[in-house]
Amino acid sequence: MTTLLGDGRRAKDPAPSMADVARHAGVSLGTVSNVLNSPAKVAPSTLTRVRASIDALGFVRNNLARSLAAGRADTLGFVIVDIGNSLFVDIARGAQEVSGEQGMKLLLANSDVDLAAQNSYLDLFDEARVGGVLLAPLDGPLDAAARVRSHGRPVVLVNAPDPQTDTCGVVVDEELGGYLATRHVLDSGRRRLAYTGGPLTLHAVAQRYAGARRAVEEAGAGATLELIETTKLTISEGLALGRSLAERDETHRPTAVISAADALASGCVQALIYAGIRVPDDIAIIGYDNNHFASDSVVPISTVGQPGHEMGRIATELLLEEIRSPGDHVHRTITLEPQLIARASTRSV
Amino acid sequence: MTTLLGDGRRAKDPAPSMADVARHAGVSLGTVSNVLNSPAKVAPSTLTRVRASIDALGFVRNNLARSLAAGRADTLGFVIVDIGNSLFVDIARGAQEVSGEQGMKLLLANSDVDLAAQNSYLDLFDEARVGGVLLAPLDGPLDAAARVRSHGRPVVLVNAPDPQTDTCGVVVDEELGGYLATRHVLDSGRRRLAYTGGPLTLHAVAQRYAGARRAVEEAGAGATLELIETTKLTISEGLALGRSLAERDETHRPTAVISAADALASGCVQALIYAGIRVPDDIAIIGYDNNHFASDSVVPISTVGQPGHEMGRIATELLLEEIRSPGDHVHRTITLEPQLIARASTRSV
DNA sequence: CTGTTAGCGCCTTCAG
DNA sequence: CTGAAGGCGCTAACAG
Repeated sequence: MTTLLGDGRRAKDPAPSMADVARHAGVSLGTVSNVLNSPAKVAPSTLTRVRASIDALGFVRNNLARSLAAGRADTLGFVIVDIGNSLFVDIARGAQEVSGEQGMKLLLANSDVDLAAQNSYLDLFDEARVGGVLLAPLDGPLDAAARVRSHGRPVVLVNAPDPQTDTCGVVVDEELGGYLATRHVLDSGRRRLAYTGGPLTLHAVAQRYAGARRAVEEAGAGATLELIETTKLTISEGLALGRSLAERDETHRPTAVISAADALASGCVQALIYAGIRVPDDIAIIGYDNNHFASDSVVPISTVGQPGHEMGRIATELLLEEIRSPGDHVHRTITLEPQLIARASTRSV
Repeated sequence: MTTLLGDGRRAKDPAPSMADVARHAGVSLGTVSNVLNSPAKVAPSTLTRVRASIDALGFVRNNLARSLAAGRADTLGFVIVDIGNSLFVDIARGAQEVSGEQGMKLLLANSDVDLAAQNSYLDLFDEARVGGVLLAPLDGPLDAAARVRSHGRPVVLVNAPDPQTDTCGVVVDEELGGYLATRHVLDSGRRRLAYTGGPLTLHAVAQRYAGARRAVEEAGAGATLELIETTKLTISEGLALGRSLAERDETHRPTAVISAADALASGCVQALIYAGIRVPDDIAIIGYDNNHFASDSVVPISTVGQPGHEMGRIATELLLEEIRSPGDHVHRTITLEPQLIARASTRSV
């Protein structure tokens, strides 16, 4: 902001400081600090007077100096592996809620499934002296997170592949999710099942598959489970899958497909319908993730949803707890249960 | 991090400061500052010695103190209206790139289409003394942004409904996009067109419609344009639209649909195919946004794409320019052109 | 090349 | 309830 000075020259206004406010209001610096931080300690009359000067000058508290002097921060950082994925957006929303309720601000950083970026943002938050950081990591080494923690800055892992013992975390039971999906399809009367997803090196994909196997084994008698591994979990892969399924002889075609992701399921449904195969009559399909893909399909797709919102809330609560009482805090990993969401694509036959 | 002290008590390590590093390395504080900020000014031998102490102590520079003392920030803030929308994710990526190239860090905040949140994050960045802020605003008042600017902090608007004169901005020509889409469909041989999208109070929806009208008027002779307003731009609305189109008598059914969004178009395509209507043979469809919805459909959907990545890059460049030379900076709004992406859904008949 | 020093803007005792 | 003073960790001259 530039101001016209008396003599006509223009000058860049330096941001007004608390000292300026104090001068303007005719009080001392300490008093201004008090109206900002402990208004209760200040006489009502001075309070209003100081506040008037504050917005007369357009004063904005300098958070850098504030945190530096106070030795604490009111900011949390959240490094997100994939901001394009609705699960993480839900988690971020939950985290944002709790942060707000507890008087903290939440800053986001998108690592974009890139390890270097993830580490760089972890360091950024470390240097920015945030109160703590939430990390939805990619499948990879967690040493940068360990470094941040070693600097005395709490880190909570959200949706990390393997639970750690030296830090808090929130995960959902992937194996259970696979089990629930498969069990649901079995209950609907199908027996010739296929599990699809990939690569199997992805923790979640493997876990969900394990759950599917457990359900099929439990069902015994005549229930079979074929594995169709894909290279990715995208709609395109789903389309390809659907086409190849459509080409199969009907007797060799599964009567139900358990997909490791909604995107995959959605593509599959589209290709199947395009080829004239009826869903769920000829093939039932269930997805995973409870994305819009599933709900917004021509044939609404059954799915398994993670409680993203709750994950974000709990993770943030854990983080705040650790920040506030680092002494008697005991690390723990909370495991949440995924939820089955039954829709038309798995209707009983 | 807790350490076992000599006498057995545990103490919370205070983060080591530059003074600690200086002591450890046997140099002065200023020298440590130099190895951090201008290594060229330091003798190689001291350089390595100081660096050794730095990671011996696990020192992390305190950015709060750094920015406070330096009077400048190396951080930019980006308030995003909808982090679930891939256009904004693309913009964020572009912004992140330029920031990184220019030695700045980019922090994200998701306003989630909520004005209060948007303002709150704007204030947060203001208080955090970021160097400048990028704002992808929602359709609404921009006074909080003006406040930030009045504090001397540059703000660049990205994809804002109406261009401002007192601040920089990057927008794409929505009218042109609507024109290009419609012109393309006209060129493919269709004459009975329908434009769909809504609500029309949304700036982009209205602009694209204006472009569509222009193209149809230009085409003259026999080309007609029907308006089908929807309440939202979702897949669900698209499904409903597709169903209602399918129910129409064939002679009253448009032969081409120009949709204001890919999500809408995707739903429409799905419902149409489900009802046995062929795309593009019976009805051609073109979307808008170049989302995955369009590319990953059974029938790949033609669309109009915004250069999100470039928008983010340019916006950040404008912001950095204003930050670095506030004196001779002149505000301007850059208008980018959307691009037609032709796919199967509008193949010529 | 290295050491010294004065702030950056604010918070937080501690007297008055 | 108000005012004064010291310091948070670092940068940026300026001496040496």
